[in-house]
Amino acid sequence: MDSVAVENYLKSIWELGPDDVATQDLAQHLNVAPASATKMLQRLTARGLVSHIPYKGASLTPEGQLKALSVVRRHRLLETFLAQTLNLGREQLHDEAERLEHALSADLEDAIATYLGNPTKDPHGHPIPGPDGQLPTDTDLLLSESPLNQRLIISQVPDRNPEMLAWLERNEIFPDTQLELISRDSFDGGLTANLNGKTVQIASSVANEVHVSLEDDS
Amino acid sequence: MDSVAVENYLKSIWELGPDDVATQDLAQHLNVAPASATKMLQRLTARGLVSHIPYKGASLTPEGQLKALSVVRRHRLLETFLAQTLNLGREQLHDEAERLEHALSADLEDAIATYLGNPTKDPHGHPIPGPDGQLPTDTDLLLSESPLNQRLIISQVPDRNPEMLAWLERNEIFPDTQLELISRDSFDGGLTANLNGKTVQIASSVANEVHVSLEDDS
DNA sequence: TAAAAAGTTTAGCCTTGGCTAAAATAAATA
DNA sequence: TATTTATTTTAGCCAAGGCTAAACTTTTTA
Repeated sequence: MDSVAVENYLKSIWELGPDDVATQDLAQHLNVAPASATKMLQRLTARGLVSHIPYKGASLTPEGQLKALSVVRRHRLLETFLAQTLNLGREQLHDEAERLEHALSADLEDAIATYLGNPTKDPHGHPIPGPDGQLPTDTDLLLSESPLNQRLIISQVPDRNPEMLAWLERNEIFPDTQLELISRDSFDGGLTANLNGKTVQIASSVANEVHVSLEDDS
Repeated sequence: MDSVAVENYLKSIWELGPDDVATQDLAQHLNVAPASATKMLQRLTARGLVSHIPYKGASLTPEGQLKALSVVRRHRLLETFLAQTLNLGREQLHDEAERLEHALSADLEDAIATYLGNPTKDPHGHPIPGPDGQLPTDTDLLLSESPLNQRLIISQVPDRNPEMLAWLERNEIFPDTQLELISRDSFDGGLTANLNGKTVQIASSVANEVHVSLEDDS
């Protein structure tokens, strides 16, 4: 069994990927000193989960990726399960899943997946990897790259950044919400959108983390 | 925050108590070498959670007891929650809760307790300590010490021993099951009982872990 | 009650996963 | 291109929790 620390490193590398991840970025993401990250990258490389080229960066091996996806699967199943049974705020949901994901056995993972009807998306719209790491192919595009004057449907919102989450909540932006882009600021990429009749300004940092689809897939 | 190991030591001392716990018993219960247990007992004593008298035994301080009961509360709430939502076997229930109990935040603990309506018993009939460690007083007695020829109601069954669990399951002995003792073997304490019309032999080891009540409290 | 057995603790070692400070390398700038 | 700056790694330290082997108590038994 992998330790909590190992699982967290693998997940972080996956989240920061798919390109090579810089030691500093990884360290920051995990809230540890860069030297600690280096040491762990070496250990993970020795175990065949990561390939780390000194001074260059690190990425997951196929085996490491599988393990990372397993953590992501557990996380997203837990978020979905907790959202469906208890009703917690979106931010709390994420934090709880973050803790519990490491303590979920394969059996319980199965039981939860079955209970939920083997969902392929979590409440934020993020795809849930299958038991063998399959990621449902998604045809989404980023809001920041979407065309103007066309009906868009939110398919995915970020779940990690508390301020962003609060902002989304305040503006009632969830998966399945409809919107239409009115204009794009050519300088910084900020957007103006029409959302349920209201006009909203969307910062480019947010637009880069929101996915939308053009066709109406529920 | 206490580590998983610390929480497990405290819980084990509580489970083996309330008398002084021997180093060996504790080590065996936790599946570690006796020397490891000694070392941890010293650390816990230094932290004021345990009082350990060398060569004599160890017990929880009030503070240690509070923490132990907090773990027990989380465990039993989780068992109840999982039993109610997913439906898992009784043994699996216990194992999963054993893992998850250490990753449950105070907030999620509250949310689950509220969702369940602040239960005072888990599915095995074990009392669930309150948020401040209050244990509901129970008026049960052990099946092994119960009178013959009287209507008894099972109030609590063990949850730890897999063989015992399987035996109980096979004989359909759950909390709230009714039974009546017919005879007691004066030599080894084995019992003969009437259970839903069927006559069952109950080993004394089992009878020592099953609680019953005389009056009909639901 | 003395010797043997059982139980407990100490001593010393190991791995994991952190840290800081210093050295090495890569990137940016003058 | 030479030098400053930023990033990364190495070296050496620490605490937690394990382990085994040896020493020390306590209990049992002859």
